[in-house]
Amino acid sequence: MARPQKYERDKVIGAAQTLFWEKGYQATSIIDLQSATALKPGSLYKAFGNKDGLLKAVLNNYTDTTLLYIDSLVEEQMSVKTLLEVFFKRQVDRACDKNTKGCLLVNSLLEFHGQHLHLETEVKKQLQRVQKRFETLVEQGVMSGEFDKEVDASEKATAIMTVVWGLGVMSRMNPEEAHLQAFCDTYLSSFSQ
Amino acid sequence: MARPQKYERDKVIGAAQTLFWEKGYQATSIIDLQSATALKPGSLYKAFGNKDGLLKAVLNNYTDTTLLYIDSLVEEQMSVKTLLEVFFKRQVDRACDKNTKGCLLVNSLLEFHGQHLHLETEVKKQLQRVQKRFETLVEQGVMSGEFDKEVDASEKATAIMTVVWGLGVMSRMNPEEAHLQAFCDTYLSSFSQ
DNA sequence: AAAGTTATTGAATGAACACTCAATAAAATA
DNA sequence: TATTTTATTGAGTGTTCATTCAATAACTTT
Repeated sequence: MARPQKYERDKVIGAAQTLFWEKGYQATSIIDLQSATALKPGSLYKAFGNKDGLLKAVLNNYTDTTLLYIDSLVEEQMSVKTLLEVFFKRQVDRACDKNTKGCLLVNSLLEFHGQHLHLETEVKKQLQRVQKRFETLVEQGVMSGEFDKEVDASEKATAIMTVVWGLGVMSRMNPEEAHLQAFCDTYLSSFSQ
Repeated sequence: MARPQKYERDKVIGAAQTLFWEKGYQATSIIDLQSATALKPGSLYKAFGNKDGLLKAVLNNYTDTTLLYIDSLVEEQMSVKTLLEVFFKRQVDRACDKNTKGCLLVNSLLEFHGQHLHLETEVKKQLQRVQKRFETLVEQGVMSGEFDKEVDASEKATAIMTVVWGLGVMSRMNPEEAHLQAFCDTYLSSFSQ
């Protein structure tokens, strides 16, 4: 009954994610997005409302990807502690990759500190989704007997996120892989006390 | 022989620091700076060259303050481990302060990721100054016998910065003070192995 | 093929921005 | 007091930006 959409929404979000991740939100102009997505401003605004709306779609997609990765580890039936080792290992690898762009959520959180309150709230929401996922994992570890009953899942989830975000910032500093790995090992070695 | 300067450079830098810290670099306009410093654009540009130059002066001043704080702890003749406990405690307090602005260096590092290469380099330089200071402290701890001879000062300095930056990001998430403190305690409890 | 509906286009808009510079003011020196 | 030197002023410049919208295109249904 009408003219059909020519673009695929997921591809547009993917292209925008690459740009926001590489350059940051403020430094990415609509013209940049227009080139990367092959959509004229009018179509972009029809699809996402405005630049903020596009970022929100990107942030949601980014978090989904992270959670899906964690789900894929859970499906391999490893212990929670092993899962954390694997997850940290990946963060270390990423942090030491010469072309790393860090974590999009952490980058965004700090870019919007103070200003852009609406976007800051959105980023926090996505970060909480990840933190909650870890909290659930630790709870399951306690229930299964892998961890002591005294282990506070909320506390541990906060600690895990602090480590991950520390790695996320460190990724911008050309760190030595062995140093970061040693740090993660040290932290995990005293995890369940 | 000429008209004297009316403003004090340090006060201008201090006012600019407050703004950059609260709003970030890109979201702070010259007009904002004009209001905060009571200097017209012409004077600002004569004094600092451009907006970048002003930020560099601010970053340098900020790092100086941090290093002076560490020096003040050193002068109290405490052990290196106690010094780290005190330093981490302050970071935790700051991270949980409702009005926290995080760490200006971390905020800036992530704001300039990818873009603004010249400024990113400048921020890294300042962060390295802090990291080097911790490396020296750990070296002294090894030499004085406080830590094992096998302790790698560079590795430990990287780890310390990762913790501090993790706290810096966490500060934007309204974290529970007890959780962050527990995290620091856990990390420090296994510091010298 | 005509009518109806929605998608795409891209030039235009107005606001905000970093930065400049000619004019002016305030001091020191002679 | 006249001259010299440097600081301050703030309107002006050219650019870039997010966003809009009237015109047009593409498809379905009748």
